[in-house]
Amino acid sequence: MPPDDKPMRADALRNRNRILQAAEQVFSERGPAASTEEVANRAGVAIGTVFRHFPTKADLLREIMKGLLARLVSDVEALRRDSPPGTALFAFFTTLVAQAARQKTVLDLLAEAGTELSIPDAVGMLERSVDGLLTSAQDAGTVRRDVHLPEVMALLGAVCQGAVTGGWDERLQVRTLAVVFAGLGAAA
Amino acid sequence: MPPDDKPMRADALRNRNRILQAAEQVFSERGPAASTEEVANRAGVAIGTVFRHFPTKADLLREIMKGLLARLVSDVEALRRDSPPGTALFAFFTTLVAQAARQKTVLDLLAEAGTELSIPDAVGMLERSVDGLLTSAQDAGTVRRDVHLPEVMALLGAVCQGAVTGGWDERLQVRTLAVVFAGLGAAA
DNA sequence: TACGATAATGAGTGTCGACTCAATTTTTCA
DNA sequence: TGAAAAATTGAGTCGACACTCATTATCGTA
Repeated sequence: MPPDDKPMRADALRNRNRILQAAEQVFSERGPAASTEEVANRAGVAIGTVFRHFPTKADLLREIMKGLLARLVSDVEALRRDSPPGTALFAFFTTLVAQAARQKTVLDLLAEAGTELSIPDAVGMLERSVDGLLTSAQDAGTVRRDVHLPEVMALLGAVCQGAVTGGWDERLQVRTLAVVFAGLGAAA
Repeated sequence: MPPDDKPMRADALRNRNRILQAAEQVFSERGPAASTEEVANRAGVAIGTVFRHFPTKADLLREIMKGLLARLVSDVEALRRDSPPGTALFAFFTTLVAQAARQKTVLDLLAEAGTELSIPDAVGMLERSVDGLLTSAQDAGTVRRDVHLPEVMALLGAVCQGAVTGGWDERLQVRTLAVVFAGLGAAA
């Protein structure tokens, strides 16, 4: 991702990818408190190698967040293409919550992203995408006009976070989202 | 709180209360990751004393949670007496979120309480109280009949959590809650 | 292929935080 | 008041984890 001045050596690039992949798994399963050593083991690499590529644990986390955000943005785009505009926003909520319940990482992405790690542009992109979803839904008459982006993002983050830490099962996810959708919706 | 077999020595009781008070402050400000030593300092007590009263950090946390839960339950009772039944639930949501935004402890109470620490009876009490609020609101026609306790608790937890980790300002709290209330409400 | 540059290795360092315990102080009560 | 019981003290243990660095291995190229 960092557009280096000099090209990377082949083994370095290979290890970098292995580390990123391992880290995504480990942090998804164990949360961001998982140790760097566990990441190194899973990647089949010495711990020093991890720190050569990512001088700080926070750097590693940040890189993963960027990847996740990018994927989410492309999810949004896909949804916009394939779903009627009125329902794309709801679909996005639903899939994101389900994903968060599986991948703990998503949680920290939405919750801490803005505060602790700083990936302003990546987060900004996601916000713009969701805003697009929101205004299409409003144009389609599916969502109230007096709802704004900040509370939509807030609800998104809150519900994901709640689903993860509260261990909601699918039934509860659906019911809770139903309330939220009713709150957003223009229909009675 | 623990109905001991033998009465406690005067100094022991005094210190126990100091510790509890200090811990509540410290954990509210710094979150539950704050060190036991900081609690001891704030209480003006050696660290060994903290561990004599609460053999484990989790025990200390649990005791504080119990106190918080008890206070919340009595808040609910007060609200039930002083507010029209249709609005008491909404009022509870509003005050709890505002409190959570100030006291980080509330967060962990609602989020982790069920999972990591185990205070089943205390949590159960709060649930029963909120359930009372919910059914009165439904009887008053303010809340939909097809909304059930689990999603109400889930939303409560999620919104508090979101407000804390996302650092919502009051404006955002109000707007987000407005969406939730609209979702719960029987009125269009 | 040989050599300089780049990367990998993993034992070691420093720090922090939960928890212990032998020595000391404070209460309590006969 | 005085001694036994109960409580406090705080330096110390233990383990976990982020991060370092001298040594060794690998890569790219002339």
